[in-house]
Amino acid sequence: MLLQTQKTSLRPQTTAHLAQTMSLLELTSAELSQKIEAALASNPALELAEEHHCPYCRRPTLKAGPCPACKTPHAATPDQPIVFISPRRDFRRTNGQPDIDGDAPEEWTAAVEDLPTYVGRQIAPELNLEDRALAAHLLTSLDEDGLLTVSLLEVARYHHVPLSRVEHVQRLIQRAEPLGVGSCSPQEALLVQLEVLSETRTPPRETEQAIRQGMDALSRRAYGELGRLLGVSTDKAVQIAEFISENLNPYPARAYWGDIHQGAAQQPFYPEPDIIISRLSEAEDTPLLIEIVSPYAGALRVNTLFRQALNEAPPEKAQAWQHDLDEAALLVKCLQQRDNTLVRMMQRLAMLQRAYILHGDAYIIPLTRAQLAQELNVHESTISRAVAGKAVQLPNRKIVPLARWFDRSLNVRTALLQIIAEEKQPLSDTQIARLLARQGFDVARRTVAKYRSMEGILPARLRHHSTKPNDHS
DNA sequence: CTATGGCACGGATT
DNA sequence: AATCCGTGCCATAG
Repeated sequence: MLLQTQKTSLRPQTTAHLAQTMSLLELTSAELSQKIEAALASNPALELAEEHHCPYCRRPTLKAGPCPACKTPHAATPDQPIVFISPRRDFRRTNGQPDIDGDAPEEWTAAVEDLPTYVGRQIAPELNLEDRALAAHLLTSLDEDGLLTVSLLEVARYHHVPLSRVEHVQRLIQRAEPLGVGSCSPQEALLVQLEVLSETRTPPRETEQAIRQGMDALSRRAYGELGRLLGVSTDKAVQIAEFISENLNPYPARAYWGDIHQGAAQQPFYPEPDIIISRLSEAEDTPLLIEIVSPYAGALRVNTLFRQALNEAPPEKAQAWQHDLDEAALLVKCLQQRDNTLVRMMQRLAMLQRAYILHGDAYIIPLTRAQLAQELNVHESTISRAVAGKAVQLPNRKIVPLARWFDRSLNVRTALLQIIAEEKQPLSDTQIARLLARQGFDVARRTVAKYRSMEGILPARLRHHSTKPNDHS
């Protein structure tokens, strides 16, 4: 400890270095991008190196040649995710000055994108060059509800590709957020949403049939007719209709700015993922691919010409130039440090939370920032900063705050949701607590009540299960 | 008497 | 140092 204070007092640069590294660490990629652009504009000692693209996936890369993802796909093992830094978006030269005039940091993150860009970015990594053109075509043909205004056949013909190719791209788009976007009709959008929802929950059995055959009745709220169509009671039909209106959205883009999901405990919307996780294959033991978005990473460097010019600097400018040079070198170094920290953190995190990444909330293991810090031999506050405000895109395209990975109660809450979804009759909190304990979740009865209200579930007493004893199939 | 929600305390987290 | 979260205790409603 004492040694450290001595060191820092001896070398003021080190303290500056530390301070800046930490402040960079807590920035999201969007904020970082702003910051770097500002630095580029004001500091002549900084420059951007050549922009490279991976020859296979066309992503911007740090060096010429294939990107890490394309170069080493098969060297990776399930428990060794590939983690790499990607300059990705915002990778553009800023010759003109970026317009930053006293913007508050909050406004940076709120950067609004239009729907096509937003969706396009989510699916880009899975597209080859040819498919990109198709995706671009589809995405620019969306109406304000997020539905297609062109037919797939038209697009296929226009690009001279088989229809199946276009369908494949459309499918990717539909499964991106907002779910169901890029469908040809409200009906199709509902079906896609239902399909994805079924992966985590169990909707009423006849829901799909209702959407496929009963759209007309549904939209006219003719529940009796709907029931007859499906061969179920009117009650049941009403239930299905309720489920659909609560959980699905026929016009994907309308829910875009708000919140698609029900339930009180929803995080704010994170438009820009800082970290993108995808799987290399569909196999269960697929290695994970983790892309850390770090704008201008690898391209930002100290201008060597400037460094040389410093020697011949006019005396009155020398000091200012030296200052710029130091600052530039510092920034570059700190950025490397930041990337390095993020890589190490995500590598470890992905190993620990692999099941969660692949299979959803129920499999998350409770983990504290302190634990992770200890494993990585860094200070807890380092992890805290690295996690703060960051958003991660999971392989299933959901964008979640990184902080959720440290939610101690998420797995218990999903177990609770599961129990309530499957209950035959309303269970009291005490009973639920007992059931949870049997699954290894030792929580107090009072806590069950808290989680229940968090999820917006009514108390047992008021939970009328219209699933009456006998319903016909 | 049972099921729940409110309040407050202590420990963990940030 | 400030804040969040799980829990116990107690009052209230049914």
